[in-house]
Amino acid sequence: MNLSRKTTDTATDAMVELIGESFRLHSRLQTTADQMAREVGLTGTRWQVLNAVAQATRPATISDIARWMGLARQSVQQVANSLAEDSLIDYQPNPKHQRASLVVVTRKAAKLLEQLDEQRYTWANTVATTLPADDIRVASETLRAVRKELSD
Amino acid sequence: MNLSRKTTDTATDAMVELIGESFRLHSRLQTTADQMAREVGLTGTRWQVLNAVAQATRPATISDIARWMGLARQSVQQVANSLAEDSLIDYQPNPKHQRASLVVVTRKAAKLLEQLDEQRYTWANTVATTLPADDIRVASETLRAVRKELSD
DNA sequence: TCAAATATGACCGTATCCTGTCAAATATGA
DNA sequence: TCATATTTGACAGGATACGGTCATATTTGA
Repeated sequence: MNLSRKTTDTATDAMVELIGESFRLHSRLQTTADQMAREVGLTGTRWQVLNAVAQATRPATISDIARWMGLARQSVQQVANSLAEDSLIDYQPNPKHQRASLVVVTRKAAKLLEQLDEQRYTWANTVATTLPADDIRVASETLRAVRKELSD
Repeated sequence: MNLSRKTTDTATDAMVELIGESFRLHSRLQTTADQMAREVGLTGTRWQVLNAVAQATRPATISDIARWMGLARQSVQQVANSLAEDSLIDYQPNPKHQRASLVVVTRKAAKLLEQLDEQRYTWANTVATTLPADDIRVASETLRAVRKELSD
């Protein structure tokens, strides 16, 4: 059942359509990520947070991670505290701030991320082969540009 | 561990990047939608469900709406029941199914949607002017294509 | 035709996410 | 320097969103 009959005559219409598509895709992605993460005893969100911590170019605080992920500070805080209880991340003293500790992934978490990273690439590769590489890049850049407009 | 993986297939790398960008954008969009919706006494999610019901080309069931939104059936069901309690949607008998009622928005909800639609269009127009219309369309189509890959 | 598979709504529990609030730590600027 | 503003972590409450399970309705296919 196709519930939509929208046409995108203008850039504005196209943007409204893009927003809707972004919401719909996100739901599917979250479900897919949850399924992958479950295989190693994680959830999609915990994987995302761990990944963000691991990918940080320098030791980051919870607030840094939250800003990068686009989530509220307290959302990440709660997940991070839970991850710390499971020894998946460690809090290290921050010479610049007494309360805002620096976060790093443990070796235990690093192993899980390695497995998940492999699965993620395999999955991404499968999807990528069905689409023009340039379109994927344009989409990525466009989403980034829209996000920047909201980051104030 | 395959260290060269990240440079073997650029389309795959772009796809991984797109996934990450999709997650980050979604968080921002949800927050923005929440703020808009709050002005008329709604939440972002309730707005989305109402909008989906209102935009349906023909009377739809909860399951139809859920599939269209990309959400789990039960997620939409819960929100819809809540909306019904607030007289924002009505359940109508479905001649084709005794349990799967058809959903329609009430006039009360239609008025709220009118206001929100205006704000959404204004917002989308502002963002759209900073980007090439073709890029927006490519992005939208690409997200849709990725979503289709996950809908099986 | 009719048994099996699928679809649906209700109910329950878990995991997110967000906002709001408070106290402590840090940054800012007059 | 010092009052003010901002940042941060802890805590609490509300709104989603999901999976599991059960009973009922519908569809499918042998």
